[in-house]
This record gives sequence, C-alpha cells and structure tokens, in this order.
Amino acid sequence: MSVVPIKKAPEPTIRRLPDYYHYLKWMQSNGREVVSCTHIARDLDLDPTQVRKDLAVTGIRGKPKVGYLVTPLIESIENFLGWNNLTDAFLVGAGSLGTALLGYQGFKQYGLNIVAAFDKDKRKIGKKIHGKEVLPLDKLPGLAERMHILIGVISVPAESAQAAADVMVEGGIRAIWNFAPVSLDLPEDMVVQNENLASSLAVLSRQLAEAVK
Amino acid sequence: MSVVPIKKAPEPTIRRLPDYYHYLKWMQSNGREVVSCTHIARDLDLDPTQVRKDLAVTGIRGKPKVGYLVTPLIESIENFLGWNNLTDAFLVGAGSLGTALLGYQGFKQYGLNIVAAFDKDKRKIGKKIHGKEVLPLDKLPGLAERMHILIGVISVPAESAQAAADVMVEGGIRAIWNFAPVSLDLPEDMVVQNENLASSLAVLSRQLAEAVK
DNA sequence: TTTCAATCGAGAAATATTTATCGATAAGAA
DNA sequence: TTCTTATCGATAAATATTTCTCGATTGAAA
Repeated sequence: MSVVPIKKAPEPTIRRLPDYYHYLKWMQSNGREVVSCTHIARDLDLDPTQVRKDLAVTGIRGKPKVGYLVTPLIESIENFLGWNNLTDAFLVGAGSLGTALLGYQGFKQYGLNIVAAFDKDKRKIGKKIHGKEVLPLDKLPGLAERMHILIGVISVPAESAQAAADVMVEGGIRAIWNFAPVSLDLPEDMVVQNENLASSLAVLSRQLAEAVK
Repeated sequence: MSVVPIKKAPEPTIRRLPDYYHYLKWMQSNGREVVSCTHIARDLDLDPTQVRKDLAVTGIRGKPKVGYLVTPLIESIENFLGWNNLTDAFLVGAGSLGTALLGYQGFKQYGLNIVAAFDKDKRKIGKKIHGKEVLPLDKLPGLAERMHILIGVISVPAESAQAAADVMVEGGIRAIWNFAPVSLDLPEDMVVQNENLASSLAVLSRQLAEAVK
C-alpha cells in the first residue's frame, strides 16, 4: 500500500548498467553531448529496445529524434547505483587477492571505499598494504559497529569464508561481496554477491569448446 | 543434419556449474559418496528441480531414491567444462590486476594455465612476475601462433584493451577473458567473456539500497 | 509551414529460464 | 515379499527477459 521509492529492476539490467556507464563516460570525454539508444546499442552490440528499457529503470527520459543528454544520463545511472557517494567497506583476507583488491583504485569510482583490512594471520597483522593497516580479525565487529560499516569484502580461502562472514554479521555489516568459492549461510536480511571468476571461466571454456568443435 | 556432440546449455546453468563443483569437492573431501539434488539445493539455496536440470546438461544420470555418485558427478562437470585438462593462455597487462591474476594458483583447477605475460611498458619487460617473464607485446602474435595458444586474458586499462585484443586476434587466439571495462570489437567467431567487477558491485549496491530503505 | 527521418515510450509477442507436477524407480523397512 | 519413502526424469505451467511493433514526438530540411 505504501509507495515504494526504489522499484526493483531486473538483475540482468542492473548488470548492464555499468557497461552503459563506462561507455557514456567515454562519450562524454570525447565531448559528446547527446546519444541515442540506437547508437549505444550498435556500439555495445545490444538490442536498441533493451538499451532503452535498461536506461528507463534509472528514471531518465529521452527525447524523440535526439536521444539522451549524456551528462544527466550518467548522473541518473550513478544515482541509481549509489555511485555518487562513497560507502566505506571492510575487507577480510589480506592474501594475494585481498592485496590486489586493496590496491585497486577503481572501486572508488563505483562508490566503494575499502578503509581497512583484517586477517587472522598474526604475521600479516600490523603490516600496511597499499597504505591500509591490516588489523586482527577479532577487532572487526567492534570497529564495524562504531564506524557504521555496511559493506564487507571477503577474500579469504573457501574454508575461512563462513567464519569471516559470521564476524561481519556480528559487526552489523549488511552486504557482503564474497570472492571465496562457497555459498555463505547468512541471515535472511543480508545481501550477498558472490564474485565468481570460475563462472566466467566456465562460460568461456564452454563457448570455446563450441567454437572450435 | 550432423550430430552435434556439444549441445548448448543455458548460460545461467553454466554459471552455476562451478558452484556445484566446489560444493561437490567439499562433499567428497568429507567422505560423502552420494548426494541428491534435494540436499544440494538445500545447501546452496536453490530449487531442487533446477539443480537436477543443471546437472543433467553435463550428461550425468542419477538414481531414484539415492541421487548421484559424487565422484562421477564431479568428473562429469569437469569434463563438460573442459576442466580436466589444462589450456595454456597468454595474459596482456602486467599491472596490479595482471600481477594478481598471474599469482593466482586457482586457475589451474579450472583448466587455465597462464604461461606468459605481455606488456608494452618497457620498464616491465624482462621482469619476472610469479615466475613468469614479462615479454614485449609485439612478440605475442608470433608466439601465440607457434604455441597454439587459444585463450587470452586482458588486464590492461580500458584505453589499451582494444589494441591488446587486436594483437590476440592476430596471433590466432580464439577466446578472450576481458577484465577491462570496455566492450571489444572483435571478429564474429571470437569468444569473449567480460569480467566485470563493476556489475557485481552494481547489484550489491542496489540490493543494499533496497535492504536498508 | 509542411514533410521527413530518427527516436522515444508503451505494450504485445517471442523466447528463455525457473518452478511445479507427476508417474516411475530403487532402497530399505515391515 | 510387499509397502513406504526419497528421488529421478520428463513434461507442463509460471515467470522473467528479450525482442518486435507501432503510434507519438521532435528537430531539421524542403
């Protein structure tokens, strides 16, 4: 009965939004001021109607014969994805993957700011990685609560992932970006995204097998 | 008219296969010999029928009342995904992401073996990263052809990605795993998987926004 | 001013994917 | 042996997503 301000969009659409975003940023840096779905579709190898529907979920409206104004469209996507303001996050697992994630500056562009790293390995604790100190894992709940951290990144081996997730839940974290290849057992109201390099590789392998058969 | 040995499976199914695979490996290491879709579904939070259909694409057959034998099921998935034998790959872009990918031992489990890295930056050329020498980019086509390399990994910044892809095409590479946030313009018969961290982050951001609204 | 072409937005149709239903089968208990 | 239960495989139904169609709108050219 209540008005729902955030209507749910299809996941495939949300997944394509960053592609549009990068494309539009590119257009913008080239001085382009307007762009139509037809062109976006051609360049990104998609269906024009699909592009139109995808962009529509962000609330933007285009003009017939012209298309969309690039800058407002970018803002609309940023706003829809919450990429216009930084959200602080904690990372657990300062191994090679964790180190790479800590060093990747690009996340800021996507509204994610990893402010601290945690590990249970005493040899790693105290070290600085890309300017961020590695803290003992048992400090996470207290700090997360105090700093109102909402997002956690898990980059530990599969066998430690559930424990890392539990600590995050304890600290009041609401969303987990999980790079470990396991499915986490979490309370209903938690949000999870499993980042699965294996999945993409699976699709690639399969398509390659079909292509060279 | 010809018999097609490799039937095409839905992409969502292929993407879930690695999850089953990891789960089954875990079951196997726990000494489990049989497992049913019902159990897999419960543990992985999926629909039992969906699990059954997914596994069926790999060609396995289960037994009523029992389920599937774990080991043959694992082999069936490995076989379907081509993970039972290593495919050599080249990587272009020895920056921080490239370094992380070169250091990640897990890919071997997924049939991918990165054997060499390439970069156009002279300061990086000649260096060894995780035991693999960084070679000049212009050597790629010749080497790829000679070594019959089929898979290329792109971990360069967005603006260099198309050039990297072109070099790969020139060297006869057939499948590209693209970590740069751009859509590549490639010949029809090339296979591409865009690995988009931004996509997952987009979904995570959106779900978090909905959850805390 | 009128005509034309490009594009949007909305809704319909087509396709893909997920979920439900049901008869058949196999293992173990009665 | 017969009954019961868990599960499979196949098919049908439901849902989600993509693609198509078409009238309306806008800007630019005639």
